[in-house]
Amino acid sequence: MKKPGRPPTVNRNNALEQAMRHFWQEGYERTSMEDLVTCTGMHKGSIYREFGGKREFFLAALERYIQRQSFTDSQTQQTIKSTALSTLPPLKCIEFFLRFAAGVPSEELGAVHPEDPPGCLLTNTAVEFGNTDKDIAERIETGLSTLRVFLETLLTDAHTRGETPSESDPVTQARFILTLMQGLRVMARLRPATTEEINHTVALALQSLSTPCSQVLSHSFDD
Amino acid sequence: MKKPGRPPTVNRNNALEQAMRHFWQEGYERTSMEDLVTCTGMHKGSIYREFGGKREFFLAALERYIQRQSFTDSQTQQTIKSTALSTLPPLKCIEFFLRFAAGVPSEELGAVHPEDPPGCLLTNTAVEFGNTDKDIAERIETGLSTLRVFLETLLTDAHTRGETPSESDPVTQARFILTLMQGLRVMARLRPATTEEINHTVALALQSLSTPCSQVLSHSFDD
DNA sequence: TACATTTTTGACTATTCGGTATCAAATACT
DNA sequence: AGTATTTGATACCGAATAGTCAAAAATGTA
Repeated sequence: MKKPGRPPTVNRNNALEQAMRHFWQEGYERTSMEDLVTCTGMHKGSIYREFGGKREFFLAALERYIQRQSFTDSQTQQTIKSTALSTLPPLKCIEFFLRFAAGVPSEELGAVHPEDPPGCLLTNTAVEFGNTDKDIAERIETGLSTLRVFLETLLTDAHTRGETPSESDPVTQARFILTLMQGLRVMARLRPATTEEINHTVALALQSLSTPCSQVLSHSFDD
Repeated sequence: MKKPGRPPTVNRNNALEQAMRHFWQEGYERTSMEDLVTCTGMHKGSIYREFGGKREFFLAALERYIQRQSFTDSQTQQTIKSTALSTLPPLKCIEFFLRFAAGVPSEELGAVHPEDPPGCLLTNTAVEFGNTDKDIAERIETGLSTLRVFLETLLTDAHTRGETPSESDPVTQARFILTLMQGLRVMARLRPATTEEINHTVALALQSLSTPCSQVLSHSFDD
């Protein structure tokens, strides 16, 4: 049973996708309603009728981004799960996440969208809005938190497998990797990293996970 | 011999400082000329006469930020040098840089400005502008590059002192630390980190510098 | 005092912004 | 055919935007 009324001329899924990419590329403030009308093909009235306003449209685009990057499953609302991902060694998964953050499209993560803007919409939005908009900040934090928790499960898995030292803490490691990913996203937005740079950075990051923390620099906490 | 003409009512150094802080807090697009007039105390005409326009004012504020954070010396145009800094062990300096990026004011770095906005203007600008504005992107890159080079000298120093493994590469390590600092700045802008989080992250970062890279994960480069 | 110089002051402009209202066109249902 | 419903299309709004201009006021100098 189809719904009545004049049929939309443009596919709304695609329209939201284009809007998301525009926000991703240009940021919120640099994206005007006119830009959104152009890149989506929707008309102004339709956007306001179906979403409410620019801010709400942005929130919808943010949601789309998070779903699209599979930080949460659109159906089950569960943490990221990929069949290919679960078969890989956990530290190899971490490596793919890092490479992905640095700008390398990853089949393993199911993130193969050619011509995607550099960087990350979550990172960009975190920087652009900070804590000024409650709803937006909250969604960013939960999105990053979901990723962090997933990194935790990977690192816990690696820990039980003995691939990381017994004294290492997966929670700390996960936050460390998440922070590093944010940095990679910032650098990627400024200039695409070379494969050599990426290889070196990834190697150093993985090394920090799989070497014992031991004696080093206990004087770091003497203040 | 004073210069003729009506004397300015507000100190221009302080005005530029306030403008910088406003750009730092709110970003470029979210800062209107009216905001700048309010926070600087200067009048619109004066800003346009003395700087040229909003963009040029921003560039001046960016320059001020870089000078203020001592990434380059305002007189000699040389790399960062602080007497207190050169007396510290290099890895301890790295630690202060990391803590500073995470939001901890540091006397050692001469960066004790209370009530500074969270995060980093370079990071924010890199994210907001990306590569859209040539001049701005260039200044951001040179600013970050100066910091990176300084981190390199610290890590080279640590290397010759034997505080890092013989097989480690200071250039790679410096870029790694710089990237991590960007990530810390993003996270700091979203939410201030707890001292525990900072301690853990810093410890993990320093550990990655001072442990041998050895056997680990040679399969990272098999593709 | 008269003049040059510099900043203040406030009015002004053209454009763009997000948002609204209205009506026509296209479809489904009865 | 007629009606309800949904979207397309377009004109429009007040507010905010970056930027301009022309004086007036305040200083040093001759």
